[in-house]
Amino acid sequence: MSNNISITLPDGSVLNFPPGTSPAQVARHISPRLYRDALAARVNGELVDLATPLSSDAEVEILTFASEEGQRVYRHSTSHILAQAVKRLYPQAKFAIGPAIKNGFYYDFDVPKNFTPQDLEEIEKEMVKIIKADYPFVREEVNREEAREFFAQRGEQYKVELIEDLPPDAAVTLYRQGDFVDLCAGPHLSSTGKIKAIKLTSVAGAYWRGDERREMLKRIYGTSFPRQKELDDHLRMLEEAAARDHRKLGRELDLFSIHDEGPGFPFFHAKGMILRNELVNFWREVHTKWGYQEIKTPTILRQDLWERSGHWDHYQENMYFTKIDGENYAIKPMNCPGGILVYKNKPHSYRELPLRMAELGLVHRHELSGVLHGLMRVRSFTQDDAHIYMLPEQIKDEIIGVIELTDYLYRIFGFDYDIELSTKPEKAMGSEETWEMATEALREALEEKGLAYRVNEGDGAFYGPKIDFHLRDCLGRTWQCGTIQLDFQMPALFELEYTGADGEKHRPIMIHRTCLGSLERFMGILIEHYAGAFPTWLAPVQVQVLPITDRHLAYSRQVAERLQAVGVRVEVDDRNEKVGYKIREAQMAKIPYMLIIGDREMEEGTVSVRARSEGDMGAMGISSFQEKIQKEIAEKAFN
RNA sequence: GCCGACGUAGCUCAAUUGGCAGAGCAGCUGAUUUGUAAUCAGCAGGUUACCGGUUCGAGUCCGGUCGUCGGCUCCA
Repeated sequence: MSNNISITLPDGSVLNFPPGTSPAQVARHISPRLYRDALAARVNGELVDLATPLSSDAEVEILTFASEEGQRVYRHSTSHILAQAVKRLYPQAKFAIGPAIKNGFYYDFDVPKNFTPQDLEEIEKEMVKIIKADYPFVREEVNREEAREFFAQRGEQYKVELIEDLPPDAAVTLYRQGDFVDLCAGPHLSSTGKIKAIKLTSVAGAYWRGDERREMLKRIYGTSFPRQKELDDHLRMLEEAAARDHRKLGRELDLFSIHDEGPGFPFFHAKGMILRNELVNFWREVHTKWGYQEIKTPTILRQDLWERSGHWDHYQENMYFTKIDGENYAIKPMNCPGGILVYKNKPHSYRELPLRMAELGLVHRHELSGVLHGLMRVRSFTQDDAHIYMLPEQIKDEIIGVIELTDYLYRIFGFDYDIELSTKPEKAMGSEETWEMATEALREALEEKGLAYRVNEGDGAFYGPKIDFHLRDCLGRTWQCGTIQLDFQMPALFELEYTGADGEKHRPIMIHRTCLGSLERFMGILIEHYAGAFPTWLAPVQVQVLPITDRHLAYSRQVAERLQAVGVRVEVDDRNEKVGYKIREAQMAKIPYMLIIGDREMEEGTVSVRARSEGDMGAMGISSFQEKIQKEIAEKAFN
């Protein structure tokens, strides 16, 4: 059959169909199950509706909810259903945009009222009606002017603006479901009935096009899944995340607090400081091993330093200023200018390079009041900063060193991570060749380590390209922590030099890097990652000794002293309470080990061990327990 | 900063149309001497975030300030 078209599937197999066949029919041919699960298709790399007729040979991939694109189409169609429901209930509403986002979708409306949770329930009910009605999504390609006219007549000024901003050659398409029409590039599901489980999750204000000078719109967030169970699992995951909220756990576990007297300036309590100090000790140990020196630079420095570094021009609105003896000073928002003064304090030889100077630097940044969030977004925090001064030929090896160090640090906490490489932005300083060289060095380092990475074109800093580490916690959420930035700007601005083998002065290249990012934020991430149940090496209290009656108190104290003598953080619960009560409290404080001491233990010189995670482990000799816990701490074991 | 919701004891939350500010947990005191997730009883705990207004009367209604929470392009 010579007039048939060849359809190449992702596995490389080729099927022949008559022209005009749709991806839906292809799916039906492959399997009834795929046909049922199919949401949209990718034809020659482009996402299309399942009903799109195929006129010539093509590579076709059927998309289901298993793929990210499939999920996006599914959620995007759900957002149209949301819009239709809102249109029915609030006919005066004007429509902005309604995209799919990670884990869901939103739609922005211009309505005079505020949506309440009750309104969301009503809207959800209306959405269910629309789903039950199973309206087909109908695609319609229209003339640009017609489309403009169509939306202008209905007073949909946002849609008109969107059409006007479309590139001149772009096709304008409408999607219709029942009596509802929306401007949309698609693709969409075949009909509203494909949506099975929906939930509107929240409502918030959002500016039209994210521009605070434009109209404030009402945004409704929601999500949808092909099965009720998947929706339930997702909602359960959100609940789990809420239960792990570091702000809640920080209060319950007495780790830190934030007061009205200092919004964005966290207070660390005794237990929080233990966690923090353990982190710092570990960090120091690792950095010493990796050949870093540690320095400390002042918090307040003269304003002219910041004028020279470019912060005055580029970062002023985020900085705090003060006056000393009539002179202008600034509170540091970054550590680099101070660190550079240390480098400049004496001449350097090429033999000293690479010079790795680390600093746990306390920086202050004026963040907008509305973005403050527990320890995650604060106004003062400690960066685990380092600046590496080096020769051009050392770039790659130094980058590899930082990558290895960061990997080592993250693995200890059980974090997996993704890497992004950001390249030259539009507004950048420095020559094309330097950028080329620097970006290549970063790329080569990643390739040599065999690491997968995503490229973010044009997302680098204005002074150099960078590698970012996004770590992934146990709930699958990602956090940008580590970053490696190549900087040619500061060495030039501050006229940094070293003497080369040729006896001439040369300019070093600088790396600016952090691994944990901010100690405060990293602690917040750890609290949520472990749900407050820290591995023993980090736990503020590692062992709680629980005497059953006060006749066991003396022996309990002996046990505690013995453990304390070898550096174990131990407390004795000497309160006059039943052992069940003491266990409950220790368990809720998420203490890794409880040692229960009664007559039997006293007689036999043992302790009864109850582990936070495993429960009753029976009696063991004091020495065996001591060995066990010391080993666990030394190995920084998970438990 | 902007939009919205919220702010009652250390914590979690009550308090009818505006009508005497309450409970549980935590705390303190006493009794109880307890074996693997809460022993009993008593006591104390408040300028209802702050400032102003309306009212015979304000936790509640109005205005302002401060703070908290959610959100503020992941672009039809």
